[in-house]
Amino acid sequence: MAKHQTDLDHVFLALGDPTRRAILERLAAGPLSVTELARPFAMALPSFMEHLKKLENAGMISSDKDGRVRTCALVPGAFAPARDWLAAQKHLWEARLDRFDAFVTQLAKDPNE
Amino acid sequence: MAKHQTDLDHVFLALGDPTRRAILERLAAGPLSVTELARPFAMALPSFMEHLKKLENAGMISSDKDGRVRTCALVPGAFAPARDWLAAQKHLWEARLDRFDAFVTQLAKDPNE
DNA sequence: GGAATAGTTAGGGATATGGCTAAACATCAA
DNA sequence: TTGATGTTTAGCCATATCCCTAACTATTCC
Repeated sequence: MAKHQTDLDHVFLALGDPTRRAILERLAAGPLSVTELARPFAMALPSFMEHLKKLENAGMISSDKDGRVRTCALVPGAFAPARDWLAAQKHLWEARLDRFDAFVTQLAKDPNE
Repeated sequence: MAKHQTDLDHVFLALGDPTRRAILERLAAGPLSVTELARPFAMALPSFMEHLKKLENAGMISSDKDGRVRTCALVPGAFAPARDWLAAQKHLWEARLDRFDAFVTQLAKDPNE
């Protein structure tokens, strides 16, 4: 299996689970403790913690323990790698459309070629 | 495990693998047959086909068989679900920053509150 | 101190993922 | 019609994922 997972892999894989996306959505409103974060989810805490671990591993959330309470927060720029890759992809696609357009224009100008 | 995978799940999970991202990058330049698509990858064809199947399943590529050749193409708007979710997330985050800003401004105006 | 609260560790189970080889089709070309 | 070409099917293996319960540790509060 994939031995060298890049940041991008981790980020996209982290986003590929509805629980984790919901966690991120919740954290967008502000930091929360693990228990508060977990409250809406019908899931045992250890399972929930695994999701947090993956998000932290992907660099998308940070967490800090104070006393017995661990507080989680969204990392600014958490989505940048994903957005950047998608933007690059969009450019590739548009470049291709431009080439196609140029090709069609050329054809119209010079139908016998 | 997740029984009801949404489109978003499929799209993000599809993007979470470097082989599949490379396939998409390659297809951005134009449609290709399976064998041509596969050429740069050091992987047995059946393994490669699994990746194609996942991309098609996620609605990101389409394919058509003519004779013995299957040609794959990027689906226009393949990335829309991913980009939309990320954009929504960005708005949430900015709304939160705005609230924080308003709070700080209020504090500065009325320090005793 | 003793009880409640917040997380963590350990271990297990079902299914999914990402890879392989070998063999089967299907079609085109000579 | 025979052989080469382009997939496709079948079946297997190792590891990862996502979920669970039970038991443990560390704090805080009365």
